[in-house]
Amino acid sequence: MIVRVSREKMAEHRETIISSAAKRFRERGFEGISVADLMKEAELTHGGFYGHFESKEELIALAAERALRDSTAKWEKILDGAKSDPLQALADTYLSQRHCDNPGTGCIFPALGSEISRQPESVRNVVTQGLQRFVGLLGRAIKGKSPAQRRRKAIVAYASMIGGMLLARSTSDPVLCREILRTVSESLSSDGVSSNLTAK
Amino acid sequence: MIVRVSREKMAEHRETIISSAAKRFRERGFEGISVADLMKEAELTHGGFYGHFESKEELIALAAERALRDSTAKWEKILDGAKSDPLQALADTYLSQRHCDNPGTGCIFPALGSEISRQPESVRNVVTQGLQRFVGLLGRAIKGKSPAQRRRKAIVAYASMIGGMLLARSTSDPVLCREILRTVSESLSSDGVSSNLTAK
DNA sequence: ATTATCTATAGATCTATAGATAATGC
DNA sequence: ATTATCTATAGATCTATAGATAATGC
Repeated sequence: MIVRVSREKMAEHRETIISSAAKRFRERGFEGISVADLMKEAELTHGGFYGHFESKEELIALAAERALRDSTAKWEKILDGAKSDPLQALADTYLSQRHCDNPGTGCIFPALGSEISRQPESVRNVVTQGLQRFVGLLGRAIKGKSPAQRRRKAIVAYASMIGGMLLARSTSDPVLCREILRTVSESLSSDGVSSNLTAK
Repeated sequence: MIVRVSREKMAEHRETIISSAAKRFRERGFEGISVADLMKEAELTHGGFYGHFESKEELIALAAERALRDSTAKWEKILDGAKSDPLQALADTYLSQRHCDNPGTGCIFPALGSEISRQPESVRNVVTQGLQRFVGLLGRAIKGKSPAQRRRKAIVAYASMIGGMLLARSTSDPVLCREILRTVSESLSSDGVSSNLTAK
């Protein structure tokens, strides 16, 4: 049965497709879920996809943007809600077992970074903007003499969190996985790396 | 024309296929090159593949192992050949524009990490072993009070290098790309983060 | 009348296998 | 006789499009 819906409902469908893609892509990779299966999740049929988007590539860019915006919102809440050490609060969440086990709702870089580097510029432009927002946010929450130094600290902290999560998810050894998450998290404590690490 | 070759030659073919896969997978992803195209590169035909390997998955594990072993050899040379600061010597090479532009011969984690986390355990076991070797190597080359602390420093340093390369390759902005590579590299200087960063 | 969705399919691509062929290695 | 490689193809899957349908919105 063919059912044409209102414009409002169509806009909802579009949002559903993008949200679903943002989650599934992070879980399975850009090539890990087909247009047909994404449409099935939205309870629509395959062919209808091309009324919403020009191509799968366009959806990839939109889904990446969605994932980045959702993460930005989460970060803002965490950084603003932190009592003493916003970076440590973020690191605790970012490097949690929960985040490790749930790539579909997590940071795009450990989930899709390797594939993003091979995407066309349309996708990498969106990602670049999101990355700049993250660095800006984090830089404002970090201690440091100058804005330039806070920015440098933010870049290094973010890189270590992403690399830590990537390694934790790559290993098949749960002990090593936990060791990596904990070690990187503790290295970001404002007490300084050595004091915090030697304390444990 | 069908040409059966000697056992020695067959072993060479096998090596060629694995080496080619180790490079192409890092360049294009595990799904970015087909069995047929890999065999074409080795100047063999598609069907012959299954005389060498049971499946593409088996080749993925072997190619990952190859990539990890090649990187281990490179790291050993760099760490052993360094005059004063082995970690900085490694970071200079790892976070170079050259490495950024050539994923096919570089570290497997920024090139394939997101996909590795979705691979079956056969692949992730191989990767885990390679990762443990890297951490061991790096820990021996790093300054620190105890072996445990050297290991922690090694994990954090490696995570930041991987995350830095992943971000550098994800951005479409060459200025941001260079900023990330330089900033993470300088953070690994043994002078300490702040002194080195404020000096520039 | 317009258009959001559906049905059906074209065309490309991919992994894996079956059976044939011809050179190796006993 | 054994076997490394080749030819040919089965079977699955994927993106994208063409044309039909029926509800919206003027």
